[in-house]
Amino acid sequence: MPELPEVETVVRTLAPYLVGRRIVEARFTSRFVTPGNRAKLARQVSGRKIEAVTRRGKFIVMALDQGHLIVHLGMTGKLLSNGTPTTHTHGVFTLDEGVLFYDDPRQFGRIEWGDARVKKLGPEPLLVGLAEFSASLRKRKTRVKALLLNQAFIAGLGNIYVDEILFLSGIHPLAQASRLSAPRVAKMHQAMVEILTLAIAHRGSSISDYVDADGNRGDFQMLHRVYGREGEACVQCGTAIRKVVVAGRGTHYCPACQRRRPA
DNA sequence: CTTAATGTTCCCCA
DNA sequence: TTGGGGAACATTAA
Repeated sequence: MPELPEVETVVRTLAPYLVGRRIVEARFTSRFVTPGNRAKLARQVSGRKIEAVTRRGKFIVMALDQGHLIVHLGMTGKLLSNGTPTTHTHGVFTLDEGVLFYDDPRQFGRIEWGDARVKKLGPEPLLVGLAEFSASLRKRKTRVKALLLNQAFIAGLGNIYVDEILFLSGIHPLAQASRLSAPRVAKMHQAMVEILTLAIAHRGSSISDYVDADGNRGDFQMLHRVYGREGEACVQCGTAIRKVVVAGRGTHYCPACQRRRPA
């Protein structure tokens, strides 16, 4: 469900409901989503006022009057400002006005106290400059697909957007990061900004689970050029889109438009 | 019945 | 320390 554009959309739709609210009571019921002492976590957030809701990478950061609560949506997590609890509701926040549910069928998401996790993240893709981006990229010998998925290298990209960024910049997912020419790195940096900005404007991609805090789907999946299009014709050249496994993830690319060696 | 899914972490090995 | 591969986590849908 959640890469940078989806998490950004959740934060934007969530903030109006949460900022200025006080958490009256919290209940957590999953030993996966809230590992450790769930009752203690509930006590820590109870009575706290929510002062800001922001995004860092794929994390939703709630700044409280005392401390921080961070939420990662994993693969199928949802934060919903309305509705009713289901079998997949693993967190319920009762607010002084309204309620907030955390739903997550696969329970890969996490709700944690403190901001330790976000301090280990790499730079934001929409803020990092080309100079810094290319300098750090030049030091890494791994495949570019794996590197862009590495949250400590750059924070917020996931499987969909990495594939789309590499297609738009004409770079093969198996290309070695340090061996990319300066013009190709510049193109990748530009594609990263373009794709993410456009995807946020379209309120993210809804493939199966993703909805924002109001329960609405995004529509950027309509604009995917390679992700989920295995065997279909490339929009640029007509060649069949290929799918391979890289870094353990399904990886979609056009074998004609994305060559390991520049044309 | 098998496979794959928007994610991350851990373990083994080179 | 870096990097590749695979498994694990839990659930659903095709």
